[in-house]
Amino acid sequence: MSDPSPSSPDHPALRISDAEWTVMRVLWQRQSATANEVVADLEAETDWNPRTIQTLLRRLVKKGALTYRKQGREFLYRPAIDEASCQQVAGESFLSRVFEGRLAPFVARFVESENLSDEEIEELKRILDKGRPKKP
Amino acid sequence: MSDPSPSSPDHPALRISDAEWTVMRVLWQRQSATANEVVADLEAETDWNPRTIQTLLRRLVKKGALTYRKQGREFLYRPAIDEASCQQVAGESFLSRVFEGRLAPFVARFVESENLSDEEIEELKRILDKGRPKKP
DNA sequence: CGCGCAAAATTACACTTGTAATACTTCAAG
DNA sequence: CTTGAAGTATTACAAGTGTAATTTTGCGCG
Repeated sequence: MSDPSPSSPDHPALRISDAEWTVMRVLWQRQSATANEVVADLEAETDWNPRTIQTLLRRLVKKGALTYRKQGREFLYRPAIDEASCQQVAGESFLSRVFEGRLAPFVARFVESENLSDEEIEELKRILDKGRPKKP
Repeated sequence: MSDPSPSSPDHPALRISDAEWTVMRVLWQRQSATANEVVADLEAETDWNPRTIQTLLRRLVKKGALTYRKQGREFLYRPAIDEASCQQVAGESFLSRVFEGRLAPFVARFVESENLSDEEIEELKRILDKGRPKKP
């Protein structure tokens, strides 16, 4: 019992770039989408040429982050990897790059800079308590 | 009074790469260092060739992240940018890429994955309280 | 049933990054 | 002075990224 995920075929650390994250977020939100649907969603958020988005979709397929199947004349794309674990990996990587791997200094930096509303602080405290539901 | 830093000459969003962060962390820790000192510090942590580190130092100078002055036959490097603000910028960029800009879901992800010790949770709660010392 | 258009595949291209090797310069010792 | 070691500067080079343009293909319409 050492291998954590027995049947994971091929994501050897799967590096997702900035622009690719933007695309993946759409796919995770919609579960599945055609290229045109992705383009439509991103029109609000970016000023990318549809060609650019196509390129990103194909790169993500090649990396194994997306799968697709034909649907009529176009493709229906679908995430092949789990959002939560990608977030986890990206988070650890970020923290180790910038904060020597520790979460607390990162949060401290945000509290200091007053970028957190009272509401968010409350939310965070609730989150922390939920993680460890002992000691009344 | 709209321009935030009146006399900042030239860091238009200053992008620091992964490897470069590793070097910057040494410089921030030591305040100033020669190339050889950086190499020495990183010998433990990485297996980079000294040439690689030299390259990174020069790139960082070019980007405006470091300054240097001659000291005898070698250079003494020194950070030209503030660690806290770099962390802030990198943090916001990370959150917006991966968590739609919100801190709470990020922390939640870590709490869920049980990557936080009880001790760290306590630390975080203390940090949160310090940020907002009102309402008893 | 052939064709045009929409979608996909191929190709482009410059910049960044990781990772150095090679060439040049200069201080300092003999 | 001359020369060599230790630094610095220049050059290298492939992979990854942002950002598309061009070319090919295949479905649906007339």
